[in-house]
Amino acid sequence: MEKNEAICCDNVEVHEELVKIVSETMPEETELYDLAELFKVFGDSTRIRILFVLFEAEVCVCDLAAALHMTQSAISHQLRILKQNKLVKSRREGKSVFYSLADAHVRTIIAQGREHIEE
Amino acid sequence: MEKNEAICCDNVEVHEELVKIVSETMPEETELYDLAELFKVFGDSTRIRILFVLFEAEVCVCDLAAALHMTQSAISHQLRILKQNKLVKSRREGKSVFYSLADAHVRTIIAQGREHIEE
DNA sequence: TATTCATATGAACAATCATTCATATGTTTA
DNA sequence: TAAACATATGAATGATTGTTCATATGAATA
Repeated sequence: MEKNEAICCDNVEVHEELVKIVSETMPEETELYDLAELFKVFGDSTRIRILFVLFEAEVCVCDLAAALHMTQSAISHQLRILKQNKLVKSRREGKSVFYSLADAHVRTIIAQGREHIEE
Repeated sequence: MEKNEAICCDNVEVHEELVKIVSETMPEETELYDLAELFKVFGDSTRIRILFVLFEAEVCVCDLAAALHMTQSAISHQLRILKQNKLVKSRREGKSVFYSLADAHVRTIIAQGREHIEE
């Protein structure tokens, strides 16, 4: 064993207590990963703007693109990510595809985020 | 004007209605950016794990590193990001620096996220 | 005051990601 | 069925980001 092997913070007692608590309360690795994935989806202003539009109405792709002044392709790529993560759902009507919010948690999460940044 | 200039979705009436609603309800550009920035912070499993530890106790950097099996440097970099975004606060005690949650919204946001991924 | 411990930080690198461009798929209509 | 429209998607690219490594700062102690 090396001389400088980590003992870290000296207080072995507190340390082991902590490790025990953490191992008991920390969610599974896959849940942590899924959680981070979910918040990553909220972590882009284009997707946030799409969600704000969908707070107001069910909207087709090209109207989303027009309302946000972005290309159809860019919007479509982001809608795919939102849908994969079950934040929005879609419905085809003729040539158009209409998107809407899939989940009430979306509003809550964004509302809490807004509260936070307003201190 | 080009032949194929976008009229998009044909229904000019609905389109203008939408643009009006969006311009009225969409937050400022800077708020959208700040919101995305905030959620970006939650969008990394290392930072999520740090927050879960801090749900249980006030912890110094090296115990965090030990509990999460990561280097002190990696943890310290992530703590800086968490602190910049006011999700954690810190307190120096001798050589150690103790971190704790800064804000009640953190728990709410993560709780909502967990509810969402559990469908 | 020199050493040791705890933490912070800059640079570098690999990985991830949002947008663009070109094109494909699916639907309606002439 | 051919053309036009709405949407989806693969590849490429520039930008962002998490970790590592080396080192700096700050505090206690011998």
